[in-house]
Amino acid sequence: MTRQKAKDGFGLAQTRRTLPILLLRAREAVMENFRPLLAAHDITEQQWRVIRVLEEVDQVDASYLAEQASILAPSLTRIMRTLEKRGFIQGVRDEKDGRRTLVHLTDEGRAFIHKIAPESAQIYADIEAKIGVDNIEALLDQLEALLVALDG
Amino acid sequence: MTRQKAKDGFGLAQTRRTLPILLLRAREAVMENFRPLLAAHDITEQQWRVIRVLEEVDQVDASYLAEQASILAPSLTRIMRTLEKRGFIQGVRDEKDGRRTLVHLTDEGRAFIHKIAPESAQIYADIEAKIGVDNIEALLDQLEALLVALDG
DNA sequence: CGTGTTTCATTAACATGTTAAGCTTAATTT
DNA sequence: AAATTAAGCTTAACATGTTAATGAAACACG
Repeated sequence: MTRQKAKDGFGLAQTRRTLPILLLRAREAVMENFRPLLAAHDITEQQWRVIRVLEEVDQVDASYLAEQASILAPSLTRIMRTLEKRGFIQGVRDEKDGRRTLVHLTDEGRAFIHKIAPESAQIYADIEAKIGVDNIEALLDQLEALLVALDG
Repeated sequence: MTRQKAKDGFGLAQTRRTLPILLLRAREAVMENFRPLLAAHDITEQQWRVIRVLEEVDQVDASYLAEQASILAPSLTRIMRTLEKRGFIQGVRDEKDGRRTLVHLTDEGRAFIHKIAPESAQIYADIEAKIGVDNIEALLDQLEALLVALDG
């Protein structure tokens, strides 16, 4: 049986129980756990995503990297500049296609990830313990289903 | 039976199937549907959240407003300035507690919401149709459960 | 071959996210 | 009541989100 949806007088759902708000809050609640770790290593959430993606794929062009890290191109341009200054990544012009920039992790960048990974994994494990691994898996499945339903 | 989690060689889950990334992408996929409407009326997603909350609660202090709209205080300060210039909201100093700012919607602000609400509700209905109302309700329940598990 | 079009990346401009510091007013303490 | 601490909000500084415009390289094709 479907639960009655709360609505106001003119068709809008109550703000507090909508997909945009709850997805935002859920993400915020999750990220809160990672912030101390990221701050301690002077790296932002987005920068961390970028180098993690690079660790998984070796060498990729900026567009693919942006897509995988869910970061818009203009933001990635700035983030790459920061990470390059710090010596974690390197971008080189693609010889075969002069429009593209190929990006890869430096040894220093890789070492940085490996240094932080255990703590990050532990934080994720703590979250899994609080929520329940099965619940998280179910949630991830539903989120993926939502993406398919909306993008397809 | 629990599905095997994909992991890399040093403990981190694959970036593409983690709560932070999937919550972000799901939210992005949902909001994409609202962007044309919001852009057509020269209002940002956050500004829209603020005035919607105000429509539901009448007069509130800024802290409560920020909490309900999931917006940090510094951002709300700027957003309120913008919305006040546009004549949609009004902030007045609380007589009983000089630290607080009480905020309320103006008639113009209320008219603005009512003008846009039908289209917004229609977009949400389209999303519900694509995903399935029951699926959305289940997802919202899980998101709320996650919030309880992590905040409590 | 050259022109128009598309693609990839950057820049620009403005809004918001995020943390820390500052300022004003309330509440607490003594 | 004076001093101290806490609460509410604003400002500052920097990073990212977001859209539009720009520049350069590859493509399409007459």
